Amino acid sequence: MALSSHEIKQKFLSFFESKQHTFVQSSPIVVKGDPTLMFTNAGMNQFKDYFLGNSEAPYKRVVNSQKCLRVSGKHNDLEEVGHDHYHHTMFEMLGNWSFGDFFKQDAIAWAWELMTGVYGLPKDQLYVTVFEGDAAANILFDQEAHDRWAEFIDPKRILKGNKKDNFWEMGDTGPCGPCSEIHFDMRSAEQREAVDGATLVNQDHPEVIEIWNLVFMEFNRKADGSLDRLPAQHVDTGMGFERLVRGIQGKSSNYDTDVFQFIIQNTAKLCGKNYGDNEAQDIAFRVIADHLRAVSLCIADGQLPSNTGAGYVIRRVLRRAVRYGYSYLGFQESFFNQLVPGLADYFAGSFPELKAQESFVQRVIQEEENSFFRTLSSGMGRLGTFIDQHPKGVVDGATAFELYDTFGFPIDLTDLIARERGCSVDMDGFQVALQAQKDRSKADAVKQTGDWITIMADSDESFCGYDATQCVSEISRHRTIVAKGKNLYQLVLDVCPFYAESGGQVGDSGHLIGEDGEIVRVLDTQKENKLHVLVCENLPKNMNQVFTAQVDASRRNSISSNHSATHLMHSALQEALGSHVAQKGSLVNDSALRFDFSHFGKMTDEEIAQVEVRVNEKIREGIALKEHRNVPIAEAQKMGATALFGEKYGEYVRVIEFDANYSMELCGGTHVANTSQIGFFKILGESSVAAGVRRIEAVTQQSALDYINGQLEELSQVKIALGNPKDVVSAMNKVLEENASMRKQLEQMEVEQVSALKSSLLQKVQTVAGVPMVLEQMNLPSADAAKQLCFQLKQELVNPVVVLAFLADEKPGLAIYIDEQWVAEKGWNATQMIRECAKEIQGGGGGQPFFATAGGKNADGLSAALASAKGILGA
RNA sequence: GGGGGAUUAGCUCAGCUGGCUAGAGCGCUUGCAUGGCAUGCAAGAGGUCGCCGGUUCGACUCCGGCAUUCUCCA
Repeated sequence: MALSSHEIKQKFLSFFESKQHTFVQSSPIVVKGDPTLMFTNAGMNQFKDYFLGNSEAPYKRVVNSQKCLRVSGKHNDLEEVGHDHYHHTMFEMLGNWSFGDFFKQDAIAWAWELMTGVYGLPKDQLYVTVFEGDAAANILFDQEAHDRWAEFIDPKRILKGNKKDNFWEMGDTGPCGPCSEIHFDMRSAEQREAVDGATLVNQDHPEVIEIWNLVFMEFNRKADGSLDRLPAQHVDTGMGFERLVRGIQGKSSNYDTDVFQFIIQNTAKLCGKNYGDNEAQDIAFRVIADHLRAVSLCIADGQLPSNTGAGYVIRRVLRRAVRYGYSYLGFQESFFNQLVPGLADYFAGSFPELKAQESFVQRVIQEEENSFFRTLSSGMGRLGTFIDQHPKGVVDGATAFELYDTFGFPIDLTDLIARERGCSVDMDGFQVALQAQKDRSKADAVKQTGDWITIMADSDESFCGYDATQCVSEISRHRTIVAKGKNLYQLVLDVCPFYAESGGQVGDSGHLIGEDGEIVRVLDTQKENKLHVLVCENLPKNMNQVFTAQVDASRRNSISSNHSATHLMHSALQEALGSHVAQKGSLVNDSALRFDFSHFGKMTDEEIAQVEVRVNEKIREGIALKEHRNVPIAEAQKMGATALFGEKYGEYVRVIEFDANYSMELCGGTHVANTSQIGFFKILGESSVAAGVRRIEAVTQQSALDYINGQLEELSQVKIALGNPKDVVSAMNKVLEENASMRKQLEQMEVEQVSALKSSLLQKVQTVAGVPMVLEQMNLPSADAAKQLCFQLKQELVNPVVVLAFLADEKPGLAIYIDEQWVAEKGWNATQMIRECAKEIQGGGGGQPFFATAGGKNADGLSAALASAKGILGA
């Protein structure tokens, strides 16, 4: 009996724990606070700072399993996923790490021991690669790695690899080094006999696959391209968990392992089709199985589907899965969400955040599916109409692109449906239009980031903003950013009192005041990994002086007040609504606070009032802030502090406590020293942001007072306007009722007025050559009344002709009605006639042959206009 | 962040190049018909055409801005 995937992972972890490695939890799959990366795409992401030397690793040896997502940027496999058997969007990366501890010798020995000893993989089906060296880059052959491997494996199975495959770099600059890969030849004995596996390594052969990459970081690449030896050497290994399981379980597809099979079987149950019956369906099964993992884990880490950024990526992945289910498995309505519970159970041991939010995740997905099915059916309608109008024709690129771009209708569905109905699609034209849109978007996003220019080489770049809003400091480095043709300057201080935007709290603004008196405005403060970066309009002329760094303290105070109120409200919401309430987003600035949380259904007015009352009680209690810094994460959890899903916490955390029995949260933000400083808390509104997520907006301090006063002021205006009645509401209702009834009366009067005019006009009917005519000049209440009159006269008379020259609102106008019969018999045309007549009043007009109107400027010309009409009609 | 679309009756939507007294289906009200019905027939109520401004004799229609929302791209 082969090992299960859970057992395989457990063996990996315990193996390295037995080698004194410490297990570290996976960081969230959704990256926050790094503009260059949306999703975690490798195990090393969360350890980046250790390699860069920005901070020191708490453990020398680490083992982990990291959830990763590759859907955008450099690693974009999305369109291939499902069509083959080994590409994935979401995958787990197993790794063991040395931060300045063991190096090549141990890393290689342990890797071999695990592969062949623990997992029992056959030695004669394994190959390893080592870096061959690169004369041009002046790096030598990795002799040491080669020699270590040679202790275990037949030297014929040690292959040399080039810089592309066997030299790893983090970026253009920074830590780098040679790497060594383990490849597994999974072909049958006959095939192995026929073709030497060594020739298939790194050739994208589906059965000769790389399963483990050991990176030895020993160099630092400098900006000029040269390499320095690092003071401390690191090991970073990464092994794709899904392909490892496939190798050990001896399957020919990742999807045949127990990592994916239960999802595929659950899908099969829902659609009543079997996996393995035909290839098109099987692709759909695989797409769904893969995408379910990606979408569910992202939502569990707090990234909801949306129309922008990372949320949009999730939406696209989700829609791709639903699309395949719709096209190939016959799903006509939401199904994808029903696969969540099974997945949550599978991951319960490794990623419990999914199980903990199972119903939330399921609900979000279901709502998203429903919305996509609506999009599909409306696109279907549009495409259908087009094909009806162009039977057996070509759907041109512009139309196909419009369906895709504006209405979200997938291009492959357009193609499928067009072909079913005997049409074709101009795919080249579609691609041209798509490329044009991409170019447009890219041109807009042009932003250049200059290199950091260091002023103080060995600065701590520490943050003192929890304790002070002002301090003496120096500039440690700076750089220039060009965005939309505008220059902005960023600088980092040696000691920084400015809070950088994070955790929903906006960055501080303020000033730097130089010794020489120069003042530089700080517009904003942003976080880049652990750096606090000040954003300024200009740089000080003298960078090498001592500055007073001064945070805008009153703004900071308002921000802190709103942030503390957010914490109090979070607890109040849990009291009022239940323990399912969890933070899903937060924005705290100086004017207001916004808090998104998971909750199904609209909050009642009573619940909102209850939360508001509770928070204000806590404000009046005057609870002193207890701030706990550098608490080990385990201890913080023991204290009962609330942690957020999808937030990355370090080994040591900060706990913000307002009454140990009321509010305790892990938080890096700034807060008031005592809740009484919040003064007053007022909720402005409650609304929905997504399925299962509600939003509350609220204000505190002066903003709250301003809001209340604004409301009272409006009310007092209303009262004054109503004459200061005792009961404003009933007085208002009375006015509204009166208004409604008067409007009705007015309408009635207008009708009567028109009717009276009609009666008087009926007296003036003259018959010219057998045609009853009304030809009059008069005053009318509105231009619309002329139209009304014409059509009413039509009801009363038999096939009449009506010409009215009128003055309405002091403006001259004409209206001509010619019954259809005379239009046909005599060729009279109201439009032509009125253009002729309108010349007399210096105006123009038009309409249809039987009815036309005109307006003009010259009221004195009305009689002439009427005369002109009479002339034409022969009256 | 950039592009495109949408916003008309309680709901789903028509309304082409400015002028068809703003329409359809469903729903609602009333009456009639049938033993009953997601029944049939008839009559009727219900609309600041998202908001603000502009062009025009005239704007649901064209132009600009704003709001809301959908969608694609980055």
